[in-house]
Amino acid sequence: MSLVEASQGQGVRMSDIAKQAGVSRQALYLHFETRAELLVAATLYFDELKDIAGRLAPSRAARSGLERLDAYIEAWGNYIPEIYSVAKALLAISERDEAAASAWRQRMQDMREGCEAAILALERDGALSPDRGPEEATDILWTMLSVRNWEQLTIDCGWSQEKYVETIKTLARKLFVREP
Amino acid sequence: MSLVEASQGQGVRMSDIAKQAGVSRQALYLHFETRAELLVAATLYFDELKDIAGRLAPSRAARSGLERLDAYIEAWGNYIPEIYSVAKALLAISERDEAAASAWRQRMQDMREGCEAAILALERDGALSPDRGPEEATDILWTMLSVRNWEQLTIDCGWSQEKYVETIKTLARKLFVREP
DNA sequence: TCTTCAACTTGACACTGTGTCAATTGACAT
DNA sequence: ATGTCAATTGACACAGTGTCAAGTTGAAGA
Repeated sequence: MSLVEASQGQGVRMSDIAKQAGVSRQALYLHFETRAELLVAATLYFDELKDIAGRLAPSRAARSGLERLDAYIEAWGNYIPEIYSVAKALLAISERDEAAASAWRQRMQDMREGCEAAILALERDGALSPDRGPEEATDILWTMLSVRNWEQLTIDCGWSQEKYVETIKTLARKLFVREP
Repeated sequence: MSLVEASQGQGVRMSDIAKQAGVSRQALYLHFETRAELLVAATLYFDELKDIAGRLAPSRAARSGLERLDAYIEAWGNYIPEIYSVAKALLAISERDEAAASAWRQRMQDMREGCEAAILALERDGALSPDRGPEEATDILWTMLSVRNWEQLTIDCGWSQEKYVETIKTLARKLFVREP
């Protein structure tokens, strides 16, 4: 059975997913122990499907720290809307399910490494703002790029995806890049 | 019956709250139609108990825009941990309950007005950074001050409450206050 | 063609948590 | 005493997750 689940929406019950996949609800349990595990598998599957690794390549290939920062924000920022519905379901279930919570934490930790790499690249260039150390800067960049912030800015504030990405880039540059 | 609920923790079931309050589970339904309504009432009660209005007074009384920005961040930033557990429960239930979601939205809208007032005060002083208009600046400040961001920085990143408040103040100054 | 095996199906059920209902108790005011 | 109001107990409906047993289907191999 292929992992077909354009879950969409909020009422993602097991029976919804089953219907979506053209399969009985019980059949899902033949493949996934719990709902949480299914959701986790779905995000991993999405990563592969949407080629997150490939998208982050330009960031890793960047020559300057500034370029790397921009490329990372662009890649991750544009990735968020694609995983949003699954991410949201996973986030919601994380409130109660420790397995889901830890899967999400792991994912966010991976993302954080990208933030850290960008900040360290800036530092190597001598371009990191002297206001704060690399760890603190990483914490802030990581927080700025959270799915929740994307949600608030695009959905609650009505920003377009382009505006979101461009603004975060500008903010990050202002906060982390040393003044000329 | 007084609204005694130091809810704490995540598994906030009706029976937990009832036990906490020394009352039968069913009795809660004599006072609140639904769990969502109870949670909403709890946040309103907390606002009163913790005197949110009084805490925001220094911000409103500030003479300069900069002072107002700082005072607002300090007041709200230090308020978050006090409402956090109830806020989190309300946020969690908002995923499914529209009434709770709209109560939370309303609350955040109120908070946003404080952000807006601070930004407009800066603008009146001619101290608002020319990088962006007041509305966009408000969106950003509002997002920076979200409960989710507080959660991520203090809980996930391990920042102390003081570090959180001071850092947000610094970031806000850097982003919104015109360079000298 | 017949057998076997795995994936899937149906239908039933246990469990948890929310919300409802009816009948009862106990205190307090008139 | 009586009415009233808050709270209590116990039962139940409902939704959603997860489990289980028994039966169906279809493809691959002998």
